[in-house]
Amino acid sequence: MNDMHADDSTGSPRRIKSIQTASAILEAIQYLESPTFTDICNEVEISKGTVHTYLETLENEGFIAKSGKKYQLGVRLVTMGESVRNQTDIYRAGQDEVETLAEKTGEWVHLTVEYQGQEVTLYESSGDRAIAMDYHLRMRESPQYLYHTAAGKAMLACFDRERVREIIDQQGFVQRTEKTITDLETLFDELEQIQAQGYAVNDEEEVRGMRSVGTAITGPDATVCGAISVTAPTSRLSGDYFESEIPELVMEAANIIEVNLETAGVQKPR
Amino acid sequence: MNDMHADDSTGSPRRIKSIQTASAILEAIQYLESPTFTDICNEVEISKGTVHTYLETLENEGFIAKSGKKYQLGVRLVTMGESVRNQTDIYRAGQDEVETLAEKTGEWVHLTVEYQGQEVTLYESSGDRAIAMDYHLRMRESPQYLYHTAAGKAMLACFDRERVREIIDQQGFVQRTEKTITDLETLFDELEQIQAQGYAVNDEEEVRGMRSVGTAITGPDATVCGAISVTAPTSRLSGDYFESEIPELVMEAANIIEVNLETAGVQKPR
DNA sequence: ACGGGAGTTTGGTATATACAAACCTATATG
DNA sequence: CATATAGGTTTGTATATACCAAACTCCCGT
Repeated sequence: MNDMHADDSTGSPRRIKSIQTASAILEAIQYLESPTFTDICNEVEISKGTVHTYLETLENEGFIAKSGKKYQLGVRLVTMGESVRNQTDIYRAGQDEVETLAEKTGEWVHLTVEYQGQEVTLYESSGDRAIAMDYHLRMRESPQYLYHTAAGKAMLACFDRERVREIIDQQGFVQRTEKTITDLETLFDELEQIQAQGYAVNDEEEVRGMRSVGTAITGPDATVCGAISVTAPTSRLSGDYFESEIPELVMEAANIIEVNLETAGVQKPR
Repeated sequence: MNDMHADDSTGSPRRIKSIQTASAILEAIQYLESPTFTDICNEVEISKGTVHTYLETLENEGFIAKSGKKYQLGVRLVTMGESVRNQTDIYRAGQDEVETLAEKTGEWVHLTVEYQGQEVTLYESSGDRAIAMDYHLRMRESPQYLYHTAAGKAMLACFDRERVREIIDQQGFVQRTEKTITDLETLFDELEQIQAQGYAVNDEEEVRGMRSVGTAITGPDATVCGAISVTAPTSRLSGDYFESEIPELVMEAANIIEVNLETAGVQKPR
C-alpha cells in the first residue's frame, strides 16, 4: 500500500505544501539579494495575489523584512541561526581551536559541516594576513559544493563511495577554475589519496590563486561531523609549508576538536 | 480561545495559517533546546498527526534537523542568518569599528538592532579582557528587552515616546536585578537624560556586576538603525573611565559607523 | 510475553489556499 | 494634462489541503 498517487521524490510522506512554498519564496529572496515584489513573483511561479499573502505572513512572523520596496530576510533568522550554532556540538568544541589556528597561521580558518551534500560554514576566523574578504563573505552565505573545497573533499573522503556518487549525480560538476575536478574518476582517485594521507588540499580548484588544506573531524560515534581548513593565497601556501607544516597544524587542530567532542559527549550523554 | 478573525493593527490582511503554525513549531524547538517529538506536541496545541507532518516538512526543507530522537533547528538557518547580516547595512558599515573598539577597550562590544521592540545582536567582538561568556551566548541567541541594556535604552531614547509606551505596554517590565528599571516614569526620565548626553549607561540593571555604555547609530535618513555598546565588569568600568572616556570612545565609534553608512548609501543609491 | 509510551499512518471533512480578475496607485508617456 | 502602464493590493470562490481522531506500528521496560 505504498504508492497511491505515485508522486514526487521519495516515498509518499505527507507534507505541508504551504511550507514548501514559503521555503521557495525565502530562497528566492535570499538568492535575489533585495528583490522587489515583482522580482519574487517572477522567480517563483505563483500568482501575484498568493505571493502577496505569503509575503505578508512571512513579514509578520519576522522571517522577512520590507524596507521601502525591497524585501530581505528578517533578523529573526540571525537569532535562529545563532541558536543553531550554539547547539551544534562541533561549533562549541571547535570555536577556540579555529581561532588558535587562525592566529598561528595568520590566514583564514573555516569550520564547516556537510548538509544535504553541500558544505556550510559554521564558523570562521581570519588571521592577520588573511585576504580576499569578498570570497569569504560569499562562502559564509551560501552552501558550497563539497568537491570544490579542501574541507569538503576531506569529508567526502570519509563517506561511503556510493553516497559520494549520489551527491555528484544530484549536483553534477560545476567548473569554477581550470583545476576544478570535473569527473568522478579523478574525484575518487583523490578521495583515496586523501584517506591515505589524512588531509585534503584544494589547489586553486575553486578560486584561482587560492589554496587550502583541510581535514575531517569525526565525532564520538566515528562518523564525520565536520571539517576544518586553512585557506591562503598560493604565493604564501607553497613548498614544504603547504605540503607538511600546514597539514600538520590542521590535523592537530582537528584532533583537539575531536577530543573536545569526546569529552563533551561524556559530560552530557543524554 | 482566540477570537475568530484576530486581525491586529491594519485592516484584515490574509495570512497563511500554515506558516504561522510552522513558526510556532520552530519557536518551540528553539525554546526547548533539543526537544523530542512529544515535547513539541506538548508545547504547541496541535494534534500529534499534524505536528508530525509539519516536522517532516520542516526537516525536508532544512529548517530543522533530527538527530536521534531530538529535534533541532537546521543548519539552513545559519546560512540564512549569515545572509541577513551581510545584507544589513549597519553590519557591513560597523563590523570593523566594533572590532577596533573591542581592541581599544579590551572588553565586549556589541552591535545591535531593534526588531519588534526587542534588541537583536548583529555582531559582537570580545577584547582580550572580556569575560562572562555565558551571558553573551544567551544574548546572541535570544532577543533582549530594550530597557535592559545600554544600547537598547540608547535606541529607545531616539524613538517617539508614544512608541516607547507601546513597546512597554506590550512587554511589561521584567526585573532582572534590583537596579532594573521597573516603571515608565523612571524610564522616560532616563531617556531624556540619554538624549541630552548622547549616550546611555546600564549600571548592573541586567546582570549584577556588569556595566555598559551604549549609543544609538542613525542612518542617512535620520532614523535610528542600531546601537553600539561596550560591556565590562563594574570593577573595571567606573569613575572617569566609565563616565567620560568610554562614552567618548563609544560615541566616536558610532559616528564613524554613521559616516560609513552615509557613504555606503551614496555608493549605491539604486 | 505483555503493557504502555512514543511515534507514524490513514480516512474523511471542514476550511484554508490559490487562482483569476477586479481593483487601486504611483510613475512614465504621448 | 490626459492617458497608459507597470507595480502592487484586495476579493470571490472552487478546490486542494490541512487537521483531527483514531487506528496502527514500533520499541522499551518488566
